[in-house]
Amino acid sequence: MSKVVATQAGEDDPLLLDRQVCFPLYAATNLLNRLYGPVLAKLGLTYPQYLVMLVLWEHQVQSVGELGARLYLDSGTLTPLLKRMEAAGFVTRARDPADERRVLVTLTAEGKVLRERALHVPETMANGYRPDDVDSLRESVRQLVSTLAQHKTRPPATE
Amino acid sequence: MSKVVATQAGEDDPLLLDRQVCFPLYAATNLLNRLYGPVLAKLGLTYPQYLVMLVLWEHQVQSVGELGARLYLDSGTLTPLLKRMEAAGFVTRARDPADERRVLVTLTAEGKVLRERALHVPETMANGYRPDDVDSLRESVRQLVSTLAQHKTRPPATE
DNA sequence: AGCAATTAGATTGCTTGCAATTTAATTGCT
DNA sequence: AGCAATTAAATTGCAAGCAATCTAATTGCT
Repeated sequence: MSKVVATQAGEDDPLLLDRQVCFPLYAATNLLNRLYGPVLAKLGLTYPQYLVMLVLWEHQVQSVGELGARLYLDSGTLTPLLKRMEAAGFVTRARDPADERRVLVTLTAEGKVLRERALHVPETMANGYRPDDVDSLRESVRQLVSTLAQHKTRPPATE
Repeated sequence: MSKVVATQAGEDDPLLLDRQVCFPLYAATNLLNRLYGPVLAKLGLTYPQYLVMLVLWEHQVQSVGELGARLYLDSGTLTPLLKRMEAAGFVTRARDPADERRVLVTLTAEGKVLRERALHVPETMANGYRPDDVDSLRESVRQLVSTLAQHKTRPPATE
């Protein structure tokens, strides 16, 4: 009764960690979070908060739903996150008078000014890499996402 | 005093969301988590717990530190996660008699048996894609990680 | 042997992230 | 108009993830 299981030890075993496509993605994302963390902390932001700022710097007023569609996050994630950003003074939250179901998130003056101090972030982050590698990264990610997007059972999100 | 900020609106703006390398990675990882969630929930696992099981199915006894080195996670993440897996009956945790600082995580019989039921997971997940796309994904991720790994200021982890 | 430095995990406190549910506003249909 | 269905956020409950700190065991050095 010693070898009850232990099947599939060969390298065709689908359950080998090194055969997983998703694990490197998972690990890389955790790594990126750790790398961004200290840089963004100086601005008073976390990584997802930084993403929200990127969206708002493009369009200063956005509903929670629009932010979520852009970032693939739902209100369960965004609501508390936005409350923290409001407490930090970067945005305001207010019901849309034209449709009271919606909540409009608006950049504050402080939030707009923060953009100046954030301008160096992409370069700072890229500085760990050679310029060619950044292009290579960009291309790999583009391919990756383009392939992932073809999944037969898409998630809710925008679609 | 109306246009205090609003510089860099062009497409050379480094702060455009669509120019970010890391955002698609972040979004893709969240997506993968949502896709794996329901499949793994039937086994009583979450995605990071599944990763721990993959490692343990390869080596049935591992210290917390070894697991962390393999998965790039620290004890702050692993300790509570492993306690939940212990409560679920998949592993046991015990101090290493040879070095009482270490905690050895060991597969239980139930944890070994679970492997059978997990064998279909990789295929199930890949089923949303055409076989060629999976190869393409694998190659993109390989490139991605290989480039990321060249960052000048590596994180702690194994190294 | 004795003690400082190191190492391995655990703990604390905080922020995501998501499923499921709830609440309130709006639409649509009759 | 009246009411069911839909929609947008908020809320609840739980599991990660990580920095910082703490504790206990081991190493290393004299």
